[in-house]
Amino acid sequence: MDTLNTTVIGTHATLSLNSYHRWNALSPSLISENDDDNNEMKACGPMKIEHPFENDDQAYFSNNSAGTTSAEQLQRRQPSGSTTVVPTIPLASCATAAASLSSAFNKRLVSSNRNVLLANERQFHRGLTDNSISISLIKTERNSQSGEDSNCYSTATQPSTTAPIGATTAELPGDRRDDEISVPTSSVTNTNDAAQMDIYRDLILRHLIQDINTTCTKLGLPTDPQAWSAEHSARWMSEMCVQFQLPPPRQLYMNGRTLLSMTQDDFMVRAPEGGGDTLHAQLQLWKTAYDSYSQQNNNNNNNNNNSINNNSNSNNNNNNNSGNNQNTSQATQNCSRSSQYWINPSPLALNVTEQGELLTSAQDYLNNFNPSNTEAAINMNCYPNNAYQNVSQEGTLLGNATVQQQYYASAQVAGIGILPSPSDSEISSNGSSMNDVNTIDGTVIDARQTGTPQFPRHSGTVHLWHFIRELLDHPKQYSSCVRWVDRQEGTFKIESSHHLARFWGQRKNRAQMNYDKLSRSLRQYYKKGIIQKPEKKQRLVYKFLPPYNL
DNA sequence: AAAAAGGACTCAG
DNA sequence: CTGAGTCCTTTTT
Repeated sequence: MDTLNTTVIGTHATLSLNSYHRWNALSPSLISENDDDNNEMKACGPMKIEHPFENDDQAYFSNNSAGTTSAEQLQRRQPSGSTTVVPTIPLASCATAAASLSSAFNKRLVSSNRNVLLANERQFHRGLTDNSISISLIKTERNSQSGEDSNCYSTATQPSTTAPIGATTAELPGDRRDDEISVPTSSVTNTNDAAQMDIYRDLILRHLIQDINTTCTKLGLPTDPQAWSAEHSARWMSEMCVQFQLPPPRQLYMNGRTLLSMTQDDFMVRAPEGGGDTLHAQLQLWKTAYDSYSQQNNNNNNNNNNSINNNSNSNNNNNNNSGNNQNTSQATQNCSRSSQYWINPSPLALNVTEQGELLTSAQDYLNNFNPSNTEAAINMNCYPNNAYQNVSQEGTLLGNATVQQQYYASAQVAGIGILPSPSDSEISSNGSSMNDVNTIDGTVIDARQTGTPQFPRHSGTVHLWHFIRELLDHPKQYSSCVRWVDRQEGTFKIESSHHLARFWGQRKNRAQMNYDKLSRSLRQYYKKGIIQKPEKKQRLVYKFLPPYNL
């Protein structure tokens, strides 16, 4: 229960998650089972816009027996002597350290919290960046003993060479669970190691944010700790104590504002039973999350018009958008921006927003975290204007065509459009250009008709596999182009090779792109272990290998 | 015919 | 150097 295990064993890295770990679980698109390759234009059913937290929370934290893995079980499954049993890590420290790690990378944490966060940063950062050691992160199990290793992050300083190559898979045939991710690393270079570390970091961060979001939703707390009443604080405190096996503090029954004004020492003094430091760190993390969110929200409000103006600068034919979509755009921006990051297995492949910012920090996760249900959304003042409700309604109440137009337009407004809009030169040189590109779901979305703003192309390096992942994770728009066959397995089918190639060509500004060339690039991924053909070879079906299928 | 596979080369970042 | 993009031939579906 509630374990997050990342164990690098020899040349295989195994990330064991306690339960169902579909971080960005998207409902399968309503698609035909028809394998006809010529069904390029078939319509897909109505899709619900999902956000990364939705559906995942319960699945992730449910007591799913099939997915529950205790440290003991994990140890049992591992070949003896192949790994070191590692101490457990309380989530409080995990969260803090992960946030700190991200801060170290991005320098984006507010300075007021650094003194709190840095306490564990060095250990964790060292663990993640030192390729010579194995990393084991185990979030404290609720029933495990607590205390001695409280509030510490630990890494198993076991040289990876002590484990026999391939030990895990060799000794555990058929025992690999769905929630394990084995990453063959025998051919991994240092560069790839770094990339994989980023992937693991992402996974950890996703887990952390999900946990915070779940707790917030469960307790019905305002996101702003400043707004907590004593009752709220007590509820939160109680939850933290349960979560981290802390003795309930008796002298901390006070409102959020007061709690926030207290130092770590104050906490420790008022919680002589122990755990004051953990509670303090958690509260600071909570506050940091809210502050960041508020700050971003303000920025969004301030920048919304600016971005529209900027967009119109890039293409003055399309500056008439957004009057009606502004609220929706903002809502979708929250959703989509979060989702945008969510689907990135590695920050290395992150898209660049129109501001050129990379969403790489815990702050960004937190900034974008969404309540997992509408009721919570109303409760949580992190969603002003009931933005989340708007998002929900888009997918469930509005007409499909409208939804798609709004979503497409708002995603573009948010600067996170998967596809770049055509440049003027392309429009002039290619009459059909984007006008029919956006018809794949049976809904014509003419940029000029809908006022979809034109955006500059993504400036960063875009990898094909990542691009495809983006399309896959936006089935609402692209399921007629490429769709998941088996989300868990990572298999996907290119429904329209022609359209996919065109999309890719647009993204890369390669007018001559075709499926032959695209598929050549896909095949290059075989030897890199990113994509392969599934065991049962089918035309136009490929498979993301772990962890790229996450 | 389209897709798949892969060699060889070029190119941009 | 890497990750495509391009062109090509051969094989498979």
